[in-house]
Amino acid sequence: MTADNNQTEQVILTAAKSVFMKRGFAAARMQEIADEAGINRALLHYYFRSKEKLFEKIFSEAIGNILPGVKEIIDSDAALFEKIEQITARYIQFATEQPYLPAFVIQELNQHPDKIQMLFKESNNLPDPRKLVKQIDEEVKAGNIIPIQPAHLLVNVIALCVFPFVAKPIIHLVFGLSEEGFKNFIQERKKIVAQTIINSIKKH
Amino acid sequence: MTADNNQTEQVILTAAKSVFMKRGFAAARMQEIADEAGINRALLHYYFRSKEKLFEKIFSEAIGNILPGVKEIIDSDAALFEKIEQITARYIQFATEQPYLPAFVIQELNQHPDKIQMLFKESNNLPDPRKLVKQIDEEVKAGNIIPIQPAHLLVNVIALCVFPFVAKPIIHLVFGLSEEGFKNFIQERKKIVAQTIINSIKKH
DNA sequence: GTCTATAATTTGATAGAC
DNA sequence: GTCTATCAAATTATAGAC
Repeated sequence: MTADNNQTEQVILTAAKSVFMKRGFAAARMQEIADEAGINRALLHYYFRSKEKLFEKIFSEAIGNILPGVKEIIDSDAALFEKIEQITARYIQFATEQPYLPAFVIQELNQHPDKIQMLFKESNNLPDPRKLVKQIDEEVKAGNIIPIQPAHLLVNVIALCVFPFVAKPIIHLVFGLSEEGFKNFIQERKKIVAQTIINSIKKH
Repeated sequence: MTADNNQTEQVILTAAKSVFMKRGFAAARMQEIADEAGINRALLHYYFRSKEKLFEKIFSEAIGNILPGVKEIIDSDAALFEKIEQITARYIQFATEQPYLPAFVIQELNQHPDKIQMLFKESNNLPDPRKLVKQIDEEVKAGNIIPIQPAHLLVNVIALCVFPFVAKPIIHLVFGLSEEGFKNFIQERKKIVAQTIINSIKKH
C-alpha cells in the first residue's frame, strides 16, 4: 500500500464520518462524501465498493473509539462511586469531542437494530456488565447504598450522560441557550451527573 | 367532505405514521405507505401533495399528543415532588403506548433541527419552563432541596424517562432481555425514575 | 490510482382515463 | 375519488480511458 493510497483512504474515511454522522445512513449521499473528500464518486467505490461497506467501516470505527474505554472502567477494581465518576467523565468528554455520535448511534440502532447489534458484537468490546452488577449487588447487601437493581442504575448513568447530546436541539429551544450556553451546560454536567447518581443511591 | 374521503384520509395517516416512525423521513418510502394503506402512490399525493407535507402532518400530530399533557402538569400548582411523579408517570406511559416515538423525534430533530423546531413552536404547546424554574429555585432557597440548577433537574427527569426507549436495542443486547423482560424493565421504571430524582435532590 | 461517462435502479410527483 | 401509465430527477454503481 503506497503512501498516496493510504492518504486518500484516510481522507475518504474522514469525509464519510462527517457526512454519515450529520445525515445518518439513509440521508447521506455518496456525492457529498466525495465533495467533502475532494475526489469523485467513482473513487469511493474503488476504495470501499459500496455505500453500505463504507458505512460499516465508519460505524465500527466510531464505537471502537468509545467502547474499550468504558469496558476498561467497568471491569476495573475501583470502588463503585469512583467508577461512576470515571464513566460519566469519560462519556461526557467523549461526546463533547464528537457531539453527533450519540444521536447517530441511536438513529442507526433503531433503524437497523439487527445489523447494528451485530457490529457491536463484532467489535468485541461490548462491556460485560456482570462484574459491575455483582459489585452493585454487594454494595446493596452491605448496606452501603439503597436497594436498587443494577440494570436500572446503569441505565440511569448512561441516560444522564448521553441524553443531553441527543436532545440538544430541544434543549436549545426550551431554555433559549446559545451555542456557548450549551457548552457551559455540558461542562456543568460533568460534575452534576455523578453527583446526581451518587445522591440517588447513597444512604444518608 | 364525504365519509369515504374522510375514511381514506385516516387510513393514509395511520399508515404514514407507522412507516415514518419505523423508518424516519429519509428512509420512508411513499410506496410502503401506500402498500400499508392498501392504496396506490398517486392517491397519497392527491390527499397530501408531497411526502414532506404528509410528514409534517404526522409529526405535528405526534407531538400534539404528548405536549399538552406535559405542559398542563408543568404549569399546575402541584408541589414539586408531586409534579416530578406526574411527569415521569405520564411520559413513560405515553412512550409505552408509542414506543417508536422518542427515537423518531430525536432522529428528525437532529437531522432537520430548524424545521422540527418550527413544528414544535407552531404546536403552541411547548412547555414554558419559567414557572417550574421559579418553583425549583424557591424550594432550593427554602432549604427543602439541595442546590441544583433547574435546567439540569429538568433534563435529568426527561433523560431518565426517555432514554431507555431510544436505547432499547442496546439494552436488549447488553442485558440479554427478552421483549417481555424489556416491558417489565419499563414498568419498573415508572417508580424508579421519580424515586431516583427525588432521592438525588432531597435533603436527608 | 483517478477521472469521465454512463448504466441501472429507485423514487417522488404528475397527467389523464374512468 | 381512485387508478394506470409515465415523467423527471436523483442516486448508487460500474466500465473504460488515462
